[in-house]
Amino acid sequence: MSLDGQLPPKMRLLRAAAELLANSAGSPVSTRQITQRAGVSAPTLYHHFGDKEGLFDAVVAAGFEEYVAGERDFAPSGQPLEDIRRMWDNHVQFGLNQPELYLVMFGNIRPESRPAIVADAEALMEEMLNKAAVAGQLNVQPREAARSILAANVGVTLMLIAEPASDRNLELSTMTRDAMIFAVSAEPANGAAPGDTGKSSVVVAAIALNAALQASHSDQLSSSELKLFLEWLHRISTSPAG
Amino acid sequence: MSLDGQLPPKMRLLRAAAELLANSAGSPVSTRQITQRAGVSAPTLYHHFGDKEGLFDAVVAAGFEEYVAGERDFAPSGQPLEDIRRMWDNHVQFGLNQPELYLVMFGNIRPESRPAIVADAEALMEEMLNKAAVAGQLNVQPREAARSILAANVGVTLMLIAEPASDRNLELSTMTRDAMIFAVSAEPANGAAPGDTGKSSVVVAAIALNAALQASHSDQLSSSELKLFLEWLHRISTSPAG
DNA sequence: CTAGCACCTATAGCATTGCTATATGAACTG
DNA sequence: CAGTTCATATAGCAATGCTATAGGTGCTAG
Repeated sequence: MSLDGQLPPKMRLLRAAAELLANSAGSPVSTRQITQRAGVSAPTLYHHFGDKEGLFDAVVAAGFEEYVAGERDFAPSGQPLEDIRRMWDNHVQFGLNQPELYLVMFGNIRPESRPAIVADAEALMEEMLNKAAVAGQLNVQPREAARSILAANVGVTLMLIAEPASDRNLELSTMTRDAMIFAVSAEPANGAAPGDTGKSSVVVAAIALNAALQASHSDQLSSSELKLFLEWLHRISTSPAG
Repeated sequence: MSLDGQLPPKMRLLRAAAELLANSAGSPVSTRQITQRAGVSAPTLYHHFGDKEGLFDAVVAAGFEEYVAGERDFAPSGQPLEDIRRMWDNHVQFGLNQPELYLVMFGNIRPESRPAIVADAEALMEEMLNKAAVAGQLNVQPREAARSILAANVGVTLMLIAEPASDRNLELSTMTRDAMIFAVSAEPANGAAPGDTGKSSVVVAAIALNAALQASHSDQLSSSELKLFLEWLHRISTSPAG
């Protein structure tokens, strides 16, 4: 029953908490369960993690690292938008594999407590979208695109977790995924401008240049010049007229 | 302090719970707080609601009715897709106005406990999308479209709730909203077929006919004929080739 | 008008929860 | 060896969700 391996108590607490959380179908996990399973008594928990929430934060952090590792496993593949697709699928799969952990990470978001993880996830996706922007494949700012895609990604994953595993239809995911990616992408000469979603090539070029500048740390311009230049670029690339 | 109006204890409990929940910044609300505020003692709560969760379910149900009422306030306006846009915005606004309630409704979804509300919300949106489908404005089945849009809607709302109220940028919402609506809509002669998202007019017509049939209860065909006919229609309107 | 009977509510208390005050052991440092 | 720091354990506190039991309150039947 008790995780008796030679691991230090801190690790045993982490693993015990993670395992109990994974198997508790929504019902709360008590510190007594955790400490008993870890073969440790209560104060040890509070010595190492300060708090029950501190322990769960640590579990979440570990889970998030696993998630990030999964996201990074894919080679760039040359096609940034295809990588975004894989990121999306990996995100959904992570949520379905560890629903309880995922719900702690993304389901109980409160303004004051936990947006750190969300910010990290956004940064991860923005990083990938930057490559797409550099390649001139993006219709909007990478940050906005990342926020939008991630929001939809989380929403879809929560919906899939909510419904019983038997009739989970992943088409919901792929459909929403492609819709979002298409919406932020400068359509690849595949069709005409789709109404209000399309932007002129000027905007696309501006966004690409902006992303490329942020990535390359070019020092052709002084910092003050660069600042103003970026402001202009931003004004261009967010112009509603297109 | 205590809600002393002449309302019956059941209502006072509901209101007390709702108010305390609304003002509790994420921290759990105890039954003692609720009963004290309602001017009632513990067993009364359990007599009427059986459970703490039962009480919260009732609060959620009331909140959901309010939400539905808000969604129905808008006249059909003749433009179904425009109504969907308003539904989306109303959904987001509801979440931002009552974040705690919203988080209980959509944030803590567990497979076994609460998809009833999700199903209701989906039905509400599907109902509206049906009109769009009848008008030949839809690219996919209304149900699939509703699920996809609602998922993104929930995701966006959760994201907006998560970030501090100061720098909430509603552009995230409008951008994602338009992306989703555009993705499911048969583009209105505004541009050519946008790659893999576009479907042929056959598919659009099939979807429209399907929705119209479901709505009109036509009895030109026998029930068994209708069943087969609908199956064919469904096969046509979900054909990947387009 | 009273007897009975559902219905609703209150007093008091149980088991469990997160957490801690205090003490004990081990390990390193001078 | 003395002293300091880190890590763990014993025991217990206040608060939690919930309940066994009992006491009103209003109704209809006689």
